Amino acid sequence: MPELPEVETIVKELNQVVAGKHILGCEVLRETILQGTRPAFEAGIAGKKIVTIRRRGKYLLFHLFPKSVMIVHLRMTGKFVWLNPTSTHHPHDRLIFFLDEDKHLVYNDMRCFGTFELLESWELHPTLRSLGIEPFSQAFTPRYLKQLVQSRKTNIKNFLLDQRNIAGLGNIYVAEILFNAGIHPLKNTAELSEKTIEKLYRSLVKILNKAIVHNGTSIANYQRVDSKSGEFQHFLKVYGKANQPCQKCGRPIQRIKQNQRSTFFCQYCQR
DNA sequence: AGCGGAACCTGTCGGC
DNA sequence: TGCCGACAGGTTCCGC
Repeated sequence: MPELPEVETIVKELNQVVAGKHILGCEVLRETILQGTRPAFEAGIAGKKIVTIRRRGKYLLFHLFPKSVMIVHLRMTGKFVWLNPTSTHHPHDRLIFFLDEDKHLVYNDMRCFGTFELLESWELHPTLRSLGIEPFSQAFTPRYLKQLVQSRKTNIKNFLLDQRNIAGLGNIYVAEILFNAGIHPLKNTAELSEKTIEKLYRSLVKILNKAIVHNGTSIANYQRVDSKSGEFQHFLKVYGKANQPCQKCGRPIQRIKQNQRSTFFCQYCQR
C-alpha cells in the first residue's frame, strides 16, 4: 500500500509523537509479522529509547538506544495508530507497543503482509542494503537516471517498480509519473532518448514532491498515524481511472496487466 | 539478467 | 440472496 510519499508522511508524524519515548514492552498479537522469534523481539525491544525514525525507500527505521534498529515494512495494509490507553482492540491490531507516559503505539494490518525486524544495524538487512537510490538524494540527477535506465533491459514500468533501481516508487506513482512524462508503460528502457529520460526525471521528482505536500494518497486502506487521510487521490490522473476520459486528450484511459498488476495509461498521450 | 507465476492474508465488489 | 472469481497501494521465491 504505502509508497514513498505515504511512508514519508507516516515517519514525520511518528517522529512528532514517539521520538524520545521509551518502549516499556510490547504485546504481539500476530507472531507471523515478526521476522525473528517472539521472545527475541520482546527482549530486544524492552527498555529501549526511540531516538528517531527515518525512511529508506518504503521502509521505516526506528533507531533505538542502546544501539539497535527496528525495521518495519507496511506492505499493503499496515498502519500505525497512536492512542491513549484503551481496552478497545480493533479487529486487525497485530502489535502493541507500551510507551512511557502511558501511551500505546498500535500496529494494525488487515492482510498481515507487513514485517518487523530487530537488528543491531540496518546494514545487516540484505534487502535494505540492495535498495536503489533515494529520489531526493543529491546523487539522483538526470545523468544518474540516464545511466541507470541504460544499464537495465526491461520495460520502463518494471524498471521504476524495481526497488533496486530507485527506492520508494509503487504502482500508483509509477502510473502518474509515466503519464506526466508522456511515456508508454511498455516502452523498453533501451528505446528512451536522453530528452525523454530528462522528462522522466522531472516528472518523477515533481509527482513525488506534490504527493508528499498532500500527505500521500488514500484510496482504500492508507491512513496516517492518527487515522487522518492523505489528499493526493484528488490529483490522480490515470491510476484507477480505467475508461474515464484522459484529462489531456479526452480519450478513455486504458488498463492492462503487467507482471500481474494493473497498469493505467493513455495510449495517445503516452508513446 | 529478466520474466511469469505463485505465495503470503484478508476483505470488498461485481456478475451471474 | 448467495456463491465465486477478480482484485487490492508490496515483495520474495522458484523455475525457465
